[in-house]
Amino acid sequence: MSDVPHILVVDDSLEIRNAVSRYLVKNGMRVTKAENASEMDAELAKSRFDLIVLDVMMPGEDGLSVCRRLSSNGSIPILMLTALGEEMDRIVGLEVGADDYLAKPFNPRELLARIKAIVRRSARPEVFGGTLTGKRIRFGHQMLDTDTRVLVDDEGVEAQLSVSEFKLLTVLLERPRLVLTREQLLDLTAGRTPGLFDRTIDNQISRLRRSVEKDPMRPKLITTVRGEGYCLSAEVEDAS
Amino acid sequence: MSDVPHILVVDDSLEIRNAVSRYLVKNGMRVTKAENASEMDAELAKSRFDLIVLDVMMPGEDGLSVCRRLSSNGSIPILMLTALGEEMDRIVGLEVGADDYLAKPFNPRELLARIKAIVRRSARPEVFGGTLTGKRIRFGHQMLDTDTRVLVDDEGVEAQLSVSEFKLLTVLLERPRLVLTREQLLDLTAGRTPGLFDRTIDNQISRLRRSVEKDPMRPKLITTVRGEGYCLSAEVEDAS
DNA sequence: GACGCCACGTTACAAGCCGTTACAAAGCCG
DNA sequence: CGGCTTTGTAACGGCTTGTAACGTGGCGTC
Repeated sequence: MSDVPHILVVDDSLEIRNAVSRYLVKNGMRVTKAENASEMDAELAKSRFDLIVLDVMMPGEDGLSVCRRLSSNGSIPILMLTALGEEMDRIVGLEVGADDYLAKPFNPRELLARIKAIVRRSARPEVFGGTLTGKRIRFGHQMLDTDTRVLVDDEGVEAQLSVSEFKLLTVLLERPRLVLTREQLLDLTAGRTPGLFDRTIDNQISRLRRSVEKDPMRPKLITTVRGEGYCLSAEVEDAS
Repeated sequence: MSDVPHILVVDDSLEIRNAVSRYLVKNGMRVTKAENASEMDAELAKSRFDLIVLDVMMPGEDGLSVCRRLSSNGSIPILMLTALGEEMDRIVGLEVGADDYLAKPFNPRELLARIKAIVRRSARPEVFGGTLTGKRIRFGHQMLDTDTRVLVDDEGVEAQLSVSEFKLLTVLLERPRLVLTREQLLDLTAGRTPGLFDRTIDNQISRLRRSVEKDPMRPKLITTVRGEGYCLSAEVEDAS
């Protein structure tokens, strides 16, 4: 997620696509347009979006179906748009996984306000847009070069991180002060779900601490939250 | 956030409070009611909520003001409720920091759907240390570093707190001079409700006092209020 | 003032969580 | 194919934490 929200507008009506797009762009957002569900899928594959404005009535796969499909796996917020102002439609829309629902005709300012409310809410407290690639990151008393995977502390001592140590560290750096469960960490670092007695993350944390912590016996940066997970407790800043 | 969402309903009309409350409870949520802004504040101090349903028109501090106040610092989602269905009111509500807006009279099912949508969306990993994250807090004759969970007294003696000691202490530090029952403390620290003869909190207080009190036999900071609960009696200030 | 009840403090203990070490499998590079 | 590093799994031991049990002191009653 970058600094300006990136919105994907999906509607079969050219007129509405353009009107919505123009208004959002004018108010400082980045907008991409799609005419139907398959175009939308193509766009989703190409870039990252902060929110989808989705028309319910469309030729081909309709909005409800799209919504069900996306909200089941993904986590992209959806604002549904429709000509039908009926209460039942609104409710079904929300129950199907949309984050908000607006009936046409709508006031563009209300659309903007609702988009902002959702984006504000789902804005992750990440410092960086999910990618630290090519940056140099300061945290605690050291700096990480994300290109070379080299860690340099304030005294100039360097340490080379292994691939998995580096991956784990970046995942933590992207979410400072957030408690992450082992399951989340394993998912984020390796894309897999833990077995029943999986101690993989414990071990990786232990290895990472050897490189990152001044005193690995008394970890200050990567703290354990018993019964929940681990947490990077330090300021993180871009020092590129 | 525990397994069932905890909703705070703020409305000056008894009728609406009860109706909303009944419907939400029936649908598997936990509900607490407040009649006005100050009652709301009292409830907010006492337990943890996943969402606030907030009436705009209230005697005393009105909904918009409350909303501005809460959304500036906190991160509790707010759903605004109002008799005025005017577009401008909706927009102002959203722009003031509400997450959603619903006009009375409303369909309870839609209210539920919107609440679920917001709660679903804002379910995110826990920020460690609550509102005290990353700060250093002075109280009594000592200072707590919320990053490292280390307690330093005026003579420079350090003590490492365990996770549960730390959580209990931060909960108390966020509410100085307020008497909290064991039930509230257990809810705030562990997100669970006490069993019939649950002495967990007594024990944790006892352990915490060993680290915090100069003379653990005669506690001055964490005082016992017989028959009610515990209370942190000291000035608390941010010393970051 | 003595007694008993009850709330609370403390200790003891057991279960479970977590850190670490050791080892084996898998990858990497020549 | 062989040595090296990296990474997952297993095992041991220490520490944290909830539960139970016992002791103690306050408060009301007589």
